[in-house]
Amino acid sequence: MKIATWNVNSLRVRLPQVLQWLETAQPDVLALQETKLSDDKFPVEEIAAAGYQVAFHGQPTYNGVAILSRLPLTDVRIGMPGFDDDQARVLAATVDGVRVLDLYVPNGQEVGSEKYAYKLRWLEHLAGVVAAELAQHSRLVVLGDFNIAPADADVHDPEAWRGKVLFSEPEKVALQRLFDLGLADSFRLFDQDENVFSWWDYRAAGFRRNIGLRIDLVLLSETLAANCTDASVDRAPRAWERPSDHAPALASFKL
DNA sequence: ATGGTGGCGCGGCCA
Repeated sequence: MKIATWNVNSLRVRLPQVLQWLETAQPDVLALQETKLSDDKFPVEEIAAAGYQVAFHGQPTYNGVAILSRLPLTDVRIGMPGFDDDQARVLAATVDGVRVLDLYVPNGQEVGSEKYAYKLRWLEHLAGVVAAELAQHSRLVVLGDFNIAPADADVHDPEAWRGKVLFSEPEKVALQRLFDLGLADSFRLFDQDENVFSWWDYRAAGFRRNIGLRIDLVLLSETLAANCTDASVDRAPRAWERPSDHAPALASFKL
């Protein structure tokens, strides 16, 4: 199974790029974040024409997640059980015996802000949700825009970012809890080039200067990590005209 | 440079 995640920053704007990328990359499953679409406006037919079924959970203007799959999506679940969230950030589904959990983790805005506190509360609840999923599914993928860079190697200038939102210690501790539950960062299962990122700020020509962070992750349960054959970030769509500020991250594994 | 760009939607918020 080849599975990918991509924060598209408006599916209305980026649908042609998503369709183009599906055609070239040929993933079996693609998890999207920041669709920014209410469910009645979701482009189901265009995606079906590309050969993908889709589950989605959106709202107007902000947030929104979706899972595209060539094979049927079952046991679709919206949101995190036990966490009353008015923001559409979580979608789960099962594909070919693999449980898929698509996340758009809150950005957090700034350390110490209300949004940062919400991010940490959200991540604390997520750990319980992931633990419950792992207890039920040995084959689990947790992927999406985590809005956290795991380590120094995932940040263009770690010293400048240390303690800042997306790279603060409490955020990294929250991410480490997921690793401690038995999830592996698929990207780090392989030798990788240095300075591989998945997000570059639109401002200050971040992409041109490769000033970015790797915050889009594909985490795998132990069973899937043991069978993982490849993991990467595809920078190409970030160089397209009118791009998302994120690039797709991918992992492949044998079932 | 406490800036910068982009999306939504038409003022200001969010990232």
